[in-house]
Amino acid sequence: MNSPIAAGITKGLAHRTLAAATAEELRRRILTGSFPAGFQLRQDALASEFGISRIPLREALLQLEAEGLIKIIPHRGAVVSELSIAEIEELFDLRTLLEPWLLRASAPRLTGGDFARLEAILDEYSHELRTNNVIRWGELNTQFHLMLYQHSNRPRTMTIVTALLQASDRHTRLQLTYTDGMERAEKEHAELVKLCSAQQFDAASELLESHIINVKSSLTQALSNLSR
Amino acid sequence: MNSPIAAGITKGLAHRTLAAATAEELRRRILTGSFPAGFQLRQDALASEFGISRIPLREALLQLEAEGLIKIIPHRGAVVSELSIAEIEELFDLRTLLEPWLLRASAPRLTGGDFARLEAILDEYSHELRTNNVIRWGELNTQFHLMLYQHSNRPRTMTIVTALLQASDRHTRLQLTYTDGMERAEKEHAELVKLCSAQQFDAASELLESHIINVKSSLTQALSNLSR
DNA sequence: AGATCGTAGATTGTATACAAATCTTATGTC
DNA sequence: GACATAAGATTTGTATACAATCTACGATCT
Repeated sequence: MNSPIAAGITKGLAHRTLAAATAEELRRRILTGSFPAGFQLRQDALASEFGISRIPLREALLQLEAEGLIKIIPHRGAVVSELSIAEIEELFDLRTLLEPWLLRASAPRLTGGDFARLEAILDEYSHELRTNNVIRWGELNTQFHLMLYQHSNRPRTMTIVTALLQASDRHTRLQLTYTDGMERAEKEHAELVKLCSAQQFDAASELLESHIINVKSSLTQALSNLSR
Repeated sequence: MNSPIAAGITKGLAHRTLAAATAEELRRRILTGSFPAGFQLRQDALASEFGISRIPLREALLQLEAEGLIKIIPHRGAVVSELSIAEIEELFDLRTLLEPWLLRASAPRLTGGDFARLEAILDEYSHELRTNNVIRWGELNTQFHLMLYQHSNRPRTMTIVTALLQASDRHTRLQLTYTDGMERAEKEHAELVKLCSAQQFDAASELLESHIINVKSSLTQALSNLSR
């Protein structure tokens, strides 16, 4: 079988090890919801689907566990993380603490090229908003936030926030389907870029803080509606 | 060879997989400085020392990389992380942001038994201060901080902070050897417990914040002295 | 001499094979 | 019928073996 993973490696462009390529593919499937929360990841099934052995697959699983996307229980396998409402709230609380701090450090160093790329993301975002492509929206949201922080010079925090964004993405998507959060986020994102380019960094990081809080509160509202 | 790892497993008490036990032992060696920063971790050498194959060893390495204790470069192996001064400062900045938040959530739920255990740690701490057992001091410091936060109900943040404490431990040790930071920390720790048991939670988390800032500043001072 | 290339040895990455643990299902007992 | 138990099947964990990559060092060329 000529799997996408093996093919990607064979072409030799992007990936350096099978384990890394496999982690990437598994991550994609989890983030897009192709592997939903609670899904059991069987080593043998996945390895043979990808045309690889279980060794690199296991290493990919370990990587995903470190990112918090799956949970591995010894001798019992890996499942896609299911987060309680409290855990989802924790994700957003952490983001509220960390992201404004990153923005404050990074925003003064954003270049003209950065702003162009940010605007491009916002444009595509608006377009996907009309086509209701929620999955693509999540990717763009993560990219947008990370791009804002790219010059923060805080690698460890960036790693943490990247994981937080990925973990919250699946759940944010849910919120957006049921509320007006998407339009609101669109406005806030645009305003955020404007403030940064106007060098109003304190105002920008305050807006960012309330932006994350807003997303959180409309998400928790949507969640409690669902459980009712 | 009858390695401690294999023996530990054979006794069957603590560990569920060889990979987990190996990670624990490697972590211990890094934290105690037995494997110093920059040390190359050769898979074959370590595996045969532990009497295991390279498979569980590799999985242990992945775990340590996720914790930030080592860095793995594909096809080139793993080395114990060397942190720049900026990266060390980042560790403390993150702790300054996260730990007071955890304390604020956890402190109101500390029980009498918790306070007894905290006091016990402080006592042993004072004892080790006299014997100059810096390694044990680091363990106690990490335990002390984590015990304060144990009821925060924020598992993800706890994971992050645990990693931060472990990563900063090695470097804190350095500071303590050259400054009066150890006595100062002792006083601040005692005061912290007192404030918590007196239910002065806001004051406690403010003290914690300045405590971490204090450790950071005397550490950066020690580091700049060394480089001169 | 310095640079480039190539080869041998060392080291990491992955496949295959086997061992240990868990889950399933059938059976028996009360 | 409910529960306990044990054998078989499934799944994960680890050892061994082989493949791919990197490193070091020396030969060759300009």
